[in-house]
Amino acid sequence: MQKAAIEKNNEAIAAQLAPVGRETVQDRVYSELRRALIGGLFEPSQVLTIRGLADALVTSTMPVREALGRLITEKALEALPNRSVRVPPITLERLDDLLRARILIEGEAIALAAARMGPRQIATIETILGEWDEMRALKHKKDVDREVTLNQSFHFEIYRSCGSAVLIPMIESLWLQSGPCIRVAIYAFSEAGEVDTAQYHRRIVTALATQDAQAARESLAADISRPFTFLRSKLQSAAAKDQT
Amino acid sequence: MQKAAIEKNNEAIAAQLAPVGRETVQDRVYSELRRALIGGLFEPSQVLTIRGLADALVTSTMPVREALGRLITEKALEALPNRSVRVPPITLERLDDLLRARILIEGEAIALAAARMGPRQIATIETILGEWDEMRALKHKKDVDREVTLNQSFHFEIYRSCGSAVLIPMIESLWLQSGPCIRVAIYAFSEAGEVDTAQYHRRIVTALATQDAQAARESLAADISRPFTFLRSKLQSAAAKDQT
DNA sequence: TCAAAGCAAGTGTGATCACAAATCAAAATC
DNA sequence: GATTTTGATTTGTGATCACACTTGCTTTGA
Repeated sequence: MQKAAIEKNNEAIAAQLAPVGRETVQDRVYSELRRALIGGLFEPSQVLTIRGLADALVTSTMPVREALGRLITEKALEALPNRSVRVPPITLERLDDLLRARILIEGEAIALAAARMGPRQIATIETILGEWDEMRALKHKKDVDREVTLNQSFHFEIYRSCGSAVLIPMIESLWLQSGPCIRVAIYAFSEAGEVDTAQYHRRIVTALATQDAQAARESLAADISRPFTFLRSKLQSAAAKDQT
Repeated sequence: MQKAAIEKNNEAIAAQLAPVGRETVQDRVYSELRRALIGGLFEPSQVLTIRGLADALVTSTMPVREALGRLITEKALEALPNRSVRVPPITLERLDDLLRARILIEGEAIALAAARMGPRQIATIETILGEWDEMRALKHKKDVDREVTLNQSFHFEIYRSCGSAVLIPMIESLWLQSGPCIRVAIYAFSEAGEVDTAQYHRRIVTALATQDAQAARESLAADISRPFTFLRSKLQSAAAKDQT
């Protein structure tokens, strides 16, 4: 009986080979749309069509329509009574609503994470902080895409440590919903001068390193609030101008 | 120019007619599956097939597959690597995770609602309480379906008053996720004797009537926790029995 | 007798088509 | 000239088909 020998050989092969993975087209479309949404590539109130997206992504309508359906249930997109879908418009109420929910849930997540993050995890987010500084030092021109990506990595690296399989998808949904708004704010930030995001992030890191859950929660709330309050005042002044 | 006259006539007609609505088949399938899930009609770990559900619901596979996709993104269902979908199994960690999230989010919702509910809304939930008592008085046999429905109405009538378009879908998602677990607990409750749910609900109502947000939050937490802690101890003893 | 190979039924995924509703622009009507 | 009507195009929805993968059973070989 060569069974043991064959088994061993198979194991040796398995060690060499990487699992190939079988991502469906639908999954790729979904991920791509998510990325675009969180990155703020779509504008609020913009209407999306199935065939249009299918053409842009070079697939058929089938994977796109299912991906859109999923994004609608996450409230990342909005189904109009006409049955067309658009990215939800920004309103003052929605802004406040989103901010409150984010502080509540992401605050809870970071408080949980504070007790669970080891030196390994702390080191990881410090690396991300380093990359941020590097980016700022090297380039004068603003690389908004990279800023968005690094910011996302920083936050989710923390949230992943909270150990809750329930909270994380909710946070993703919240980012999906606030993505289109936030982009507007980041652009405005970059123009309005160097309000240092890194400073806020550093405060979060020191809170986490000392396992101070309350401080982590508060500094996170401050970090999240910035773009929201900024956008809020901007919207208010725009509304005031409309009235005149 | 009869324009104004015609307009007025149309308005008169519109006042008579109820909007007919154009619910798609997909929406109906989705609602039906939601109802089944929240009501706990599916068992944890049960595998669902597209064609099977399509036959049961008497439609084609198309609306079903899209509805399943949506439920998967809400974590109400789970996609296995085999690409089959099942209702998520119950584990101790998941139970604790769900309970914590529900107390956090539904607690926030009821705290907001406490400040916003008027006599009109209070009367509505008291009506639901009345129906509960009625049900209990008339029938000795347990009508679990009706219990589930009334419990749901009671809670969501409150949550609707919180005024947050962001929190409510999250709560719905949480109910979807805990539905299959809760059903097990309710059955066990009904057998284990008359632990009066109404008593917990009444405490919530008095807290809301006096606009006491903190008391509302706490009594809600107590109400939600019951089936969870019950199920938890049941699972633990089952696990202990397995080990022997 | 038992494990491996082979086969058949079942299942999810993606493409395409048919149809109804919505949208927009040109034409007709007052 | 403004409004309504009409018609063409676009769009979402549902059904059906083709294909690939999985699964479970039967058959084959040692």
